[in-house]
Amino acid sequence: MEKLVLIDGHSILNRAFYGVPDLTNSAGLHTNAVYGFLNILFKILEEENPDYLTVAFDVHAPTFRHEIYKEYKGTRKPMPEELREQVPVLKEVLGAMGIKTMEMAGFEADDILGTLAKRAEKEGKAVCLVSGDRDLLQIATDVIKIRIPKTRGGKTEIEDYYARDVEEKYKVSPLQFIDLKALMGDTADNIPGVPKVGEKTAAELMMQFGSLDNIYAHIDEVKKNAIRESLKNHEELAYLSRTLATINVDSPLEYSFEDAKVHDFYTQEAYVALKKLEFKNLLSRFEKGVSNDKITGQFRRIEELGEAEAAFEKAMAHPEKEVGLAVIKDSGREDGLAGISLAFDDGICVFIRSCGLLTEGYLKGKMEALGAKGKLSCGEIKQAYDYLGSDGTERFFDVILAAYLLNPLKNDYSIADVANEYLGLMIPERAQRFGKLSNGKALEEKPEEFTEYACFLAYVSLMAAPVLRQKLDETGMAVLMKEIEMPLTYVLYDMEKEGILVKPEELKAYGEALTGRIAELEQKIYGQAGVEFNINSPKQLGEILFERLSLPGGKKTKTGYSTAADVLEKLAPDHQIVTDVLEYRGLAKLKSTYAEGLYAFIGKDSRIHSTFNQTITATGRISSTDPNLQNIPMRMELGRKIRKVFVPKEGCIFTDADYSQIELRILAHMSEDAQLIEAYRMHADIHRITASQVFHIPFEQVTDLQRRNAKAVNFGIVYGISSFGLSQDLSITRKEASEYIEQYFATYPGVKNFLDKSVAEAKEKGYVTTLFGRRRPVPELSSGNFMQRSFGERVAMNSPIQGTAADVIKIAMIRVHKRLKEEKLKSRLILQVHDELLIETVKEEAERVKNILEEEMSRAADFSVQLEIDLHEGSDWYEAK
DNA sequence: TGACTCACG
DNA sequence: ACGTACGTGAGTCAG
Repeated sequence: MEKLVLIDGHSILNRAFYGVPDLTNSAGLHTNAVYGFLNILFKILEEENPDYLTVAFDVHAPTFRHEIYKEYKGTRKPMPEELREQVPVLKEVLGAMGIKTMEMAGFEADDILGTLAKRAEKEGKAVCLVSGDRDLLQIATDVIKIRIPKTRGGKTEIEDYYARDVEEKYKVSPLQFIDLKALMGDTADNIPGVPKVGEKTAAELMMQFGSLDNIYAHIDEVKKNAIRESLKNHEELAYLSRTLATINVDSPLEYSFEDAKVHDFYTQEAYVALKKLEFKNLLSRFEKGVSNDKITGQFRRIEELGEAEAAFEKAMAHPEKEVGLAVIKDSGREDGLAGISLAFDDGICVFIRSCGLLTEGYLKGKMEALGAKGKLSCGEIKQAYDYLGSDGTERFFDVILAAYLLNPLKNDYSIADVANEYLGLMIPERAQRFGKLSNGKALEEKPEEFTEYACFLAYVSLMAAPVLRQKLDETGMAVLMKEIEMPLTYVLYDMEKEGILVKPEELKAYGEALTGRIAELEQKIYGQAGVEFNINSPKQLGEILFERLSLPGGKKTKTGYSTAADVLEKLAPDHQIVTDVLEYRGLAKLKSTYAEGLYAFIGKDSRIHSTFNQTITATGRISSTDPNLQNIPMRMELGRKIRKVFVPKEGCIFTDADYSQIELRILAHMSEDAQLIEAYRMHADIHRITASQVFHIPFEQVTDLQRRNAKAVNFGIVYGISSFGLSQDLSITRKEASEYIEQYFATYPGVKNFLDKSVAEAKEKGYVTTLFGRRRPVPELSSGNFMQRSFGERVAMNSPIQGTAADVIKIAMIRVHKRLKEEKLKSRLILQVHDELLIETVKEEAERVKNILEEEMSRAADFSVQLEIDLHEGSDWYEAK
């Protein structure tokens, strides 16, 4: 028997929307409902294996049944914006999968579904109808099965109803189900029903009378007075409800089962659509259907000297022609290199394997020659500099970096993504092909496939470069790319290679010094709690504090009690155990994250080589990982002491330079606020000046409290001020915070104007920009959700400032790096901490280094206020800061 | 793997 | 009425 699967589009989408937690892709599009829908769809397809498939939608234009209802009581609740925007997305995906969809003006999805189900039944087909609405139960028969998915605790369970199941559960036949609904109503489906008649009464009435008509034919036999009167008074409403509840199974639809025939859904188009939505785990279903029709290249593996020579010669023959490059590393090998891929503009791509005569040394030599004069395009080019030798960034292009600039909100960037987004090519992700295999193992086990993969990397790097350049041009980021981001790749590479020297023994001793006190506190806490427990577990700690010891403070998080520092600090004065927990926490953090954590990263050269990431942050800052050297303790004295183990090498000192309030100065420049600019021209304590101007008191009479408040307001402004945030920070009421903000804006009207303009611009264009053209999309601003929208507003206020500061220090880094090199100094830039640069300075070069830092940092940008630098020297990082 | 906490600018 | 400050990364717990 052939089988038709029918799906109630809106109702399943709706279920999915409320059942799946909020999801958005990196472009800010909400995707949770589409995701949930597809999961249900795939589950159904697997279980049913249908011959025909159709998804029905309501048309947005009012339908017949809506019209009737409107007369009764207003219109339906509008769909939330986050759901509405997903409807066309779903239709697009279904279209891409070649799935038949139907919608007809004047008919609800129910009517389409009912009609098609009955037609199929007549033709001798089995029907499976999927809906979130119990409404559809009325058309269940022996061959029409209604399936109702329910999401319980993340799992999707499906209830199945043939006619007999409806009878069993509701004690009425499917047709009687209509009358049942007419009596009891259905708020979800906007069926009013008869007042006072609920589920129970309706069922009793149907048991006794069998139909609505029969109830009214024998109305006096209804026993309960109240119910009888209500039925009498609302006869019209009862029949209206029946009309509303009745599904039209004989709609004049043009429909041919042939169009709905099931074929292969796993099309290239669908793959691209799902990729765009970033449904990574759904994509695996499509991988086997991957085809690379559009790829025009020829991919080959080279393992012989002669061929390799020819390939490199070809690359060098016309240095002005761009070459795609991929360096394939292999940590499993002693030389660390699996091979190198090159892609040429004639479409020929080669993977030159590191083997035999083609040693790592040989390849490196060839690559250095290529790097010295070739025009290269590559993904994550920083990782290739070990092989390219000198700094050729003015000739190089990094496609991953370009993709980041074009959309800095993504969590990760891959060549496969670039191929998809900018070339329309489908390339399986590396993990899809080789799982967790190392490059070396993958090459051994699947040489052909690995060759193809390796060539792809170079091929895509080459082909995508012009497309990305064009996009950068269009978005005004070409200069940013060329003048800042590309040159920075080499600066960061050098910084990573240099690393920073630490004293392993002292770091170890630091950690050990903490151990005693930690154990002491541990015992003390157990003693006060009266029981041993894991203090590191917020769950256990919360239960001990708020239940066992019944401290005030109650619930906060979704998993239990909040034990965050700001909560505990309020309790600390009255409860010794809380004080001890806070101290314990602080010490435990220092020991595990810093003492032990950093120790594990010390290399054979006694130096720590962190990685500086250039494609992580939404604002343009760089980030540091493995380990993170941008969050070494500073604010608390005990933690700050860790900085003593970071030292310059023999014959060197540290020179540390940081921008003084760079973000506030950028705010002054960007807002052109005369008063704020004037404040900076006074070269005095800016927070004190702010306090004096905002609170209208002479500079000398500003109290410490007033200064502290002004400082908090200054921070708040940069973060995208909100009265709530400020009140939290200062432990004052929202009202007081609002007053501060109001006074601030009255003092600096230009700032207010600037922030408003930023938000307005973001709303209009969908993104904000820095002074150097860097963009940050702000998709949250179009959200219907108040919280999200407010967040978008703060982002729109903060990003131009934070992003411009990031641009400025990047420029400074490039220039400092360049001067050290040009002036043949041996001192090296080794760290950047957002507004701070650290240089390992050869003692004899100390004065020159100070000058270079001072000059290049303060001249990195020409603003209407001075960029001031604080300079320090020292024999360790603690001293130099 | 996600939630929580906490270190930095 | 909604429930937050902006931007990161790492360690730990618990499911």
